[in-house]
Amino acid sequence: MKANQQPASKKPLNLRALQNTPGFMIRLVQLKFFEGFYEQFAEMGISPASYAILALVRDNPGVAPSSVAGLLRLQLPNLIKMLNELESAGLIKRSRSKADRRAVELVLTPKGNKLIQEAAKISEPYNRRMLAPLSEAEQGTLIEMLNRILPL
Amino acid sequence: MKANQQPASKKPLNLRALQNTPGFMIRLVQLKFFEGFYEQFAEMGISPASYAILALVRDNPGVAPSSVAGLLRLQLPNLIKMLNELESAGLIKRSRSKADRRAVELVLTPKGNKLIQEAAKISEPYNRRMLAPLSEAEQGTLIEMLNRILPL
DNA sequence: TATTGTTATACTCTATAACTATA
DNA sequence: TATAGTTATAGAGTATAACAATA
Repeated sequence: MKANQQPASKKPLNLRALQNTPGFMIRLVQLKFFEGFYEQFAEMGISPASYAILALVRDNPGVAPSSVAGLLRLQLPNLIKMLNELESAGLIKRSRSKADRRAVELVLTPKGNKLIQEAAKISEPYNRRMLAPLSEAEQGTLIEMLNRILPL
Repeated sequence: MKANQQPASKKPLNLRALQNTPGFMIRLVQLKFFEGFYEQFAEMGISPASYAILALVRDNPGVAPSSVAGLLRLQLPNLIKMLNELESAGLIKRSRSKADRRAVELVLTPKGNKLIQEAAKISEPYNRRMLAPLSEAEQGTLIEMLNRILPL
């Protein structure tokens, strides 16, 4: 250790190119959201994916696994594993459709309903924290832009 | 098959909650960017991660692996594997620092320089395609917001 | 003793193939 | 034959532990 004292970081790197690369920034922001999620929801034993599944089933009782997989961009076999866990945990229930006995209908159990309700409460401070550097109006603009980039 | 004819999709699902969940939308947009990246850069044999590494080394010749890992949010051992591949492919060169012989300095080879230059050209139509639903001004706003959410 | 880079390894996430049952 | 769901399995990506060389 001689001179060259800088607090902790080494050098002022040139990051302009990457900062102006949308895909790169989106990826880093996404990692930040995931990291923040696990911090905020640590005690609930819930992941971003399971949160999305529960919210989707809550708003669409009877929805089919294939629909959930399609919307969440998960391969069906991978979703099935998560559904098995959610069902084992007593959060969702599977039943066979009477119209088409191949089809499965997903619904929340009371326990699942309670969990997603608590999670929704926690999600408010979580989103506030993640988006703190943006004004309310800007947060709305961001959401709107994201929905335009990826129409659902 | 009786009645109930709807083109291909099954039902009009209620997606409002998820559409208004920033982390969820950011994740889906990020997946779209990755998917689009592999389409557009298919022939170059380059991944989003290796693109970022090459661009970072190009703009910061002599940068240390630990700095690259920190910025790209990769664990150092995982970055090392990628560096091994990039070096084997003749795209980057490692050399030991003379000041601190533990430290490694990364630079692009001429071949690496040529590759990132070609990739940068392809990245223009790629970004244009990904962000097509946004106006030029909106694209700038988005980038600026992302940088505020995740200051680098 | 602390730091940088590296290797080995385990774990999670994602993708593909094949099977069951119903249509 | 085609479709919805499921199982099994392989691969990619990510995280942790331990080591070598140097400070």
